[in-house]
Amino acid sequence: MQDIQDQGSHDQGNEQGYQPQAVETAAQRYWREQRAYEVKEDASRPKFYCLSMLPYPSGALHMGHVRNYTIGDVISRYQRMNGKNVLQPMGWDAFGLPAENAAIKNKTAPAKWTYQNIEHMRGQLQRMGFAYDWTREFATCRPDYYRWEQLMFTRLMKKGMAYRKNAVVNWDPVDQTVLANEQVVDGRGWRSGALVEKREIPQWFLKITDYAQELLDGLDTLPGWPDAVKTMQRNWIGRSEGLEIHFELEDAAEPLTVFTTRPDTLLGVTFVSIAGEHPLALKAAKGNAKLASFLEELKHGGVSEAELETQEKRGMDTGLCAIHPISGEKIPVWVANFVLMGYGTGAVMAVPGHDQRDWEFARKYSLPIKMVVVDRAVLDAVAAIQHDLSKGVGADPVRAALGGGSVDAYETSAAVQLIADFEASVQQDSAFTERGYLVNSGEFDGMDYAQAFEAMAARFEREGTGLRRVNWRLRDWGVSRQRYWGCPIPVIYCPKCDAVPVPEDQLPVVLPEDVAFSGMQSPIKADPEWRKTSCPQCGGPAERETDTFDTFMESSWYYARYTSPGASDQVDERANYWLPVDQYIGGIEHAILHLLYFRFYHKLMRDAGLVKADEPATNLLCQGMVIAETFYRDNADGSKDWLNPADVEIQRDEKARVIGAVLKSDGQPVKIGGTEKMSKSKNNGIDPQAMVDKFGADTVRLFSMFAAPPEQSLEWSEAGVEGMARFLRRFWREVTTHASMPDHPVVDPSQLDAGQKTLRRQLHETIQKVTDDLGRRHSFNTAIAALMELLNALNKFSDQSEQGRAVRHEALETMVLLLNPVVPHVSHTLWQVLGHAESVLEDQPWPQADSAALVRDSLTLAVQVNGKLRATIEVAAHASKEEAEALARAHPQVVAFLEGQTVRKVIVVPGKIVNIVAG
RNA sequence: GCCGGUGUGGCGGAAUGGUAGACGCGGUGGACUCAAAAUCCACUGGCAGCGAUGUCGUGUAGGUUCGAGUCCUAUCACCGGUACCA
Repeated sequence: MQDIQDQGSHDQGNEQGYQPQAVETAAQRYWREQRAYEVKEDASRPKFYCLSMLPYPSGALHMGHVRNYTIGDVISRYQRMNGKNVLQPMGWDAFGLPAENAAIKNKTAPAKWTYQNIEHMRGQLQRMGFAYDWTREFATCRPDYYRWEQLMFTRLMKKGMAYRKNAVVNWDPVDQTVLANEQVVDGRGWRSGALVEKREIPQWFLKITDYAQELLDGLDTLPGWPDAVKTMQRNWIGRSEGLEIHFELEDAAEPLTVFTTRPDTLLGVTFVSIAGEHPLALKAAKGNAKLASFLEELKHGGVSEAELETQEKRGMDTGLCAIHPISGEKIPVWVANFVLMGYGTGAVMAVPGHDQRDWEFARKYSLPIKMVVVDRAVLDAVAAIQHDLSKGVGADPVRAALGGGSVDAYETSAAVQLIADFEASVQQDSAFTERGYLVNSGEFDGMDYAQAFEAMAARFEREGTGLRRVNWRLRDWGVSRQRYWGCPIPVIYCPKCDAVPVPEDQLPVVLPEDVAFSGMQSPIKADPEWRKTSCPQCGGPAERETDTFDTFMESSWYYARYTSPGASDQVDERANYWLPVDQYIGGIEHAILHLLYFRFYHKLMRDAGLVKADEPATNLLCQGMVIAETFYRDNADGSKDWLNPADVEIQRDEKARVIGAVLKSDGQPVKIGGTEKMSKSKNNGIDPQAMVDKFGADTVRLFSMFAAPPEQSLEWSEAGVEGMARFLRRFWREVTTHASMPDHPVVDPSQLDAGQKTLRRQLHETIQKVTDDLGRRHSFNTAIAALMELLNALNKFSDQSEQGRAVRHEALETMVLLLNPVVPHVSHTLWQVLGHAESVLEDQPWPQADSAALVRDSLTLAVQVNGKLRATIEVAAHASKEEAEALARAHPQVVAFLEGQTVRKVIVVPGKIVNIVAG
């Protein structure tokens, strides 16, 4: 207590408190002058490429960026302190829809708006103190970036990997424009309010399906990727093995082809469903006004899968008849709104007995439901009946059994009931969708799934009416967008030569940036002159493609360009030094699309001979969202007025429970709307800039890393941020106070007393934990908690003897290094306070735990009786199981609980627990 | 709809099958101060009890295990993705 007061008065006398702004400005200036984070290839050191997903320059940094980039920076600085040659770059994903929206709103050109945002956000990133090599920065909207993407596309065209076909888009009939799925709200255009229609237009595709198998198999080579991401990608790629089966049509030469993964249910087919855009549907509609108007209705609404899959299932009979390939029965062909032309063949065989969606459709339209698959118990019942029946019984064993006079009544009544119940369930309750055993299927009766699959496949292949096929859920990547603010697709259309890639010496095809943009139509589409050109092949008059690339194109290869600034191809040999990325960090929302295109594009570059690795990134960390409380007041018209959390004060009852909130400015109550993702619409965004101005970058970084594990959502709390500021001030005071004490000798482990030994053990345990948490587990929050515990221990450690000061010095110096990845500005400054010359701290080696300091004399064991904790005992560190058990059974608390009971078993887990099972 | 994830005190979270609630926030009481801020000290899951302690407790319902927040089955709620938001 005395010491603490002494320290307090000492601190006041010195008045050298923690001043974040000054500390951060000075450290950042030093790093800039030293060019501390600029890197070169160096074959003598292990490399570490740490990459955070590049930001879209939306205007200002948001908390999601701060979190993402702090994680990357912590890992980068940690790896460099562990001797790696670390590359950490940053750039701008600068093409995209928001620039067009902002252009309409603010009447500025998308380019100008984008460049202004980049300027502003670069300053904000620099203010956070991230250790980026800024010499490698680029914006993807610059021709010197996208020309390489155009070059790759022309290479892919020549290889046949890029091709053109019709594809469906959302069409706004009022604005006469294509809408993104995001711009379709409840089936209507977000600006016009018009009912959206589906429309087919020609578009460019990349054959990602050619790589489906490799993209699937590659997942098994990525132990450093989260299982959730790999599972989602696996399901997205969706490999399925099945049969393609031809159904002859009554009035057509060409058969109708369907794909099924359940050929075992084939005899249960009672109709065939086709998509509204299927050629057969269109043909049938010609003489059928009712069907034609139904097909017209199906065109309403958007094209997103979520919308299509949740809409009411509807259909109509086309009047066409298909012939069942085995039974020869006539079955109707229906148009159904849940069958999509883009998947498989645009036609599916319907098995209402064994597919729930078909079942619901059949019930709705009174189509027959057949049971052809049953579980084991039912199969056995069927077999028993068949065994009991005399020869000559009809094909339907159930009906035969019910009518069969020669059946043993006792033996079969239960079996008959079982079969009847099962059939009734399939008819009345729901489809039986599990794999089982075939019945009512003639020659296939009694087979299981695998046997039936094989038998069917063999039969169709023999007859030439079907074949085994692997089908993929994955579809080719449509890269065309009918928008202005994107990379022009480098294609020229010639009336004679068709689509011709722009020759390499004519690249880049530059997007004009100084344009008037109204929002309705792309300026390069509106301009009749821009597209005019000549054919590279025949020299005749020709026109340029006016569509631009999907912005996922830019973000699919940027990581490679960082390795090769100024290269005279897409990348050069430097890429093979740095790639693959050792740690990739970004939001979980990118688990499928971006991360799949990223892997795909890498393989395209590999196959073009540009890079050697098979996968672009070996480790992936997906961070959660940043969320915050929302507050609002109801307006008279029923709408809500959203209030920013920074302007609101929380009210609590005497038990600290939240009971309400008031607006700071008027003291009047506001409503609490729940915790949600920070967004403009809910006005619950916390401006990182304001936080940095108020608390400093280190405090903001510390809070982002401490408040939640990186994969989970992080709730912003200003009180929590204040807690982090408090920790840094306490640490600062601990270090400056110690530094003002007299000199001390080095630690002599043989001279330490019990208290000094304990503190030193805590220090080395902390080194172990922080190293494991940062390096292996990426559990930043617990690493910081461990350092807080160490500071609490140091705070209580009032020993001012020579060895006491020596141990404290070791602890503080180590803490400065352990904290450096998270709060590099504070560490930079305190390192000097502890007597070192100013330096780049990442060049200091990472602290190593001293195993001798970790040795304990005794341990605390938990003692349970029947699995419930009843006592704790102190045992020698190397006590045997018997000694631990004896000690546990002697404990008075345990004796009391065991009274009158027999001990049946004792489980001793050394160092952990003794569990006495009694009864 | 489908795929993936999450659910623990008043709040954020910890617990890598072995003492549930580390660490931080908030709260209560106290010290310092003319006062406030800052700082420091003590306590802080619910219930019962002066206390020792007991008892309940990790979304819900079951199960596996000597032992389950953790593994399994079912179920509910919320979040992310769903191919043109990035």
